[in-house]
Amino acid sequence: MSERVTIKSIAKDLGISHMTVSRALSNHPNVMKATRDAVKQRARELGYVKNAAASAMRGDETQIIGLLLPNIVNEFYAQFANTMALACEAKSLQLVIHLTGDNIANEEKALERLHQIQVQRVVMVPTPGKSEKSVLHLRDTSVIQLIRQRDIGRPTPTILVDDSPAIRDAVAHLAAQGHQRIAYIGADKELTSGRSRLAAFREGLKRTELTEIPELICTGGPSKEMGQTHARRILNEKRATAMVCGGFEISNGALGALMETGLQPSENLSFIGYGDPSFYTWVGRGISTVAVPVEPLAYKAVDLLTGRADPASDHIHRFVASLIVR
Amino acid sequence: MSERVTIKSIAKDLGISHMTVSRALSNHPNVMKATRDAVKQRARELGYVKNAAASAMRGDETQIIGLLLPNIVNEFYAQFANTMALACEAKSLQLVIHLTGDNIANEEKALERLHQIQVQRVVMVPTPGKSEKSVLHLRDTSVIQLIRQRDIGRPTPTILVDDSPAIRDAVAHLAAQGHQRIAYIGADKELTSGRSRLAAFREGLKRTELTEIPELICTGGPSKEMGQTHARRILNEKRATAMVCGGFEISNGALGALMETGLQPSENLSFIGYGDPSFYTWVGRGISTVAVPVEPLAYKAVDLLTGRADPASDHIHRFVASLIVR
DNA sequence: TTGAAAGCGCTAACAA
DNA sequence: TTGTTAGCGCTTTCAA
Repeated sequence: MSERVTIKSIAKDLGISHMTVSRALSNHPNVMKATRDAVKQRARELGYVKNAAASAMRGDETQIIGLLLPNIVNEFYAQFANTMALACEAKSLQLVIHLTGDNIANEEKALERLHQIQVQRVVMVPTPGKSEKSVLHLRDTSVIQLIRQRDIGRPTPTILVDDSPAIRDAVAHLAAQGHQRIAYIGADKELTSGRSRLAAFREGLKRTELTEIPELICTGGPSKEMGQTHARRILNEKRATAMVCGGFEISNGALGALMETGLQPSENLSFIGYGDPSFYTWVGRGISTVAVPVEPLAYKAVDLLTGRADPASDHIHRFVASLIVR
Repeated sequence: MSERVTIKSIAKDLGISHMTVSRALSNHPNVMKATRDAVKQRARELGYVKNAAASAMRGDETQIIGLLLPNIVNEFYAQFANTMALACEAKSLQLVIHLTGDNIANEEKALERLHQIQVQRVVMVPTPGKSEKSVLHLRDTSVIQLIRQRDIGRPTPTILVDDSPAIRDAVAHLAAQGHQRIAYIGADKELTSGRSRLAAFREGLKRTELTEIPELICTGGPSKEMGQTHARRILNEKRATAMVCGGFEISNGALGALMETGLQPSENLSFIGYGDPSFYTWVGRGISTVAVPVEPLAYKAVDLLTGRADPASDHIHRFVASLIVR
C-alpha cells in the first residue's frame, strides 16, 4: 500500500521546502513559474490530493452538507435527495445522508456524527418530538428545515408545503362526487404538518357541510406501515367510501392496502394520495393526489444552502401543493 | 456563536491538563474515578464532541463510507442506498453518497472528493468507460463493486446479479406465448452487465429457435431516457410484439414510453422489465419482470463493508435474478 | 522568491 | 495518577 502523498513528501522528493509546495499548489503569486510548474507536475504524477482533515483542523470550511430524511425509498424524499445530491456534485460539496426513520433517537445520533465532522449546513426533516441534544449539536451549524418545523432554539429558514387548499379541494371534490363518509389518515399533532393537514381536512368537511366522523379520522406517527394498517382497517369496516391521505409515507402505505384488495382504487374506495410519485399516473386509471412540487422545494433548499438566499433568516418558504384529479 | 469545545477548553475550565481530559473521555484506566466523572460531567454539560478531523489527522479510521450510484430515484438504487444507510446508522458510519449519472467524469470527481476526506471504503456501481484517475483515487481505499465490474488495477470483491437464466426464461416465456418479434433494450458492450444480458437474450432466442432481428436489438448507455427513446421508436414502428429490458433505468424509461400510449402493457406489447420496484405489481395487471433481490445484495455489501467477509478478496458474489410473470 | 515556526485537536510515548 | 512533548498535514505570519 503506497504512502500517503503530502506536501511534505512532494517537497522532499523535489528537494525544496514544503511551504513552496503549498504555495505552488494554491497558486500563490510568489513562486517562480518554473518551480510552480515542477511542483504541479510532480503532484499530479504522485496523485496528490489535499488532506481535508488538515484543512478542517485549520478551520477551513468542510464543504460537507448533512441531509436528514425519514428514508429515501419514498419517491418524494428520493427525488429531493437526488436533486440535492446533483446540486452538491455541481458545487463540489460532500453530501452526507442520514436516515432517521422519523425517530428522534436516530436524529440525535445522526446530528452528533455530523457535529463531529464539523458539518457546514444541515437540511433536515425534523422528526416528531423535542430534543435537547439535537439543539446542542446544531448550535454551530446552519440549518434548513423541511416539510415540518421544530423549535431548535433559534430561527431557521424553513421550507414548507402549503397543502391546505389542496386538501380542502380534495374533500370538496369527493363531496361533489356524492361521498359522505370520507376517511382521513395523517400524521398526529406532534408535527406541524400533521396539525395543519388535519385542520385543512376538517375545514374541507365544514365547507361542504359534511359531518366529521371521528372513527374515520386516523392520526399517528407518519409511516408506511401506519398508513397501511389504518387503510386496511377502514377497507375492512367498509364504513368509508373515500379516503384522503396526509403524508408521503402514509399515502404509499394506504395505497398498498388498497391495491392488495385486488380492486381498482376508484371501485372500492375513492382514494386521494399525498405526493406524486411517477407511478401514480400508471396505477389503475391514475391515482388522484395532493401533488407537492418536489423539484422547486429541492432547488430552494440548494439556493438557501449555497447562500443565494440568506440562511440566517427565519423565513418560511411555502410551496403550494395542488390537487391532481385523475 | 459559541466557541468550540475541545479537550483543552475543558481542561482549562477544570484546571487540569488536557491529557487527563483525553484519558478520562476515552476511559483510559489510569484516571482517578473522581476525576473521570468530573470530566465526563463537564464535557456533557458543555456539549463536547470529539473532532473527527483531528482523529483523522492522527491516522485513525474516518468511519466514512462512500457510495457511488447512478442515481437514487430508481427504486432499485434507492432501496439499496436505504438499506446501506440504515446499516451505516447501526454501525455509526457516515454514508457519503455521490451520484454519477453513469458518467465517468462525475465518478472521477466523486472519488477525488472521497479521497480527500480519507474515505474508508467505497461501494460503487462503476460507470461505463475506463479511468486512470479513478484507479488512482481508489489506491488506498477498499472497494466493493456493484452490478458491474471494472478493472481498477487490483482485485476487488464484486456483487453481481446472475440474470442470464431469468433473461433466457423471459424470452422462452414470450416465445411460448407465440411472440416471434421480441425487442431488446439494454446497456451496451462497455459494461460487463450489458454484455452478459445481451448474450443471455440472444441465447434465449437461439434456444427457442427464434431468429434474431437486428433492428429490434437496441443497446447504448443505460439511462431512463435511452429506454424511453428506444421503446417509443419500437412502439411507433410496430415491428415488435414483445420487449425485454436489460437494465433498471432502461426498464422504467421503456415502461414510461409504453404507458404514454394509454394502453395496458399487455395489449400493445408484452413487456418484461428489469428490477422489481414495488409499483410493478400495481400497474395494469402487473408488470412482468426480471426481479433482482435488492435486499440480499445490500446486506452482502454491508457484510463486506463491516468485515464479516474479507474485503481484500476478489470474490464475486452472485445473486440470482428470477423471472416474475404477472 | 523561499524557508522556518507555530498552531488547529487529538493521543502515544515519555517524564514526573 | 497526572503532566509535558511531539507530530499527524496544512497555511498564516514572520524572517531571510
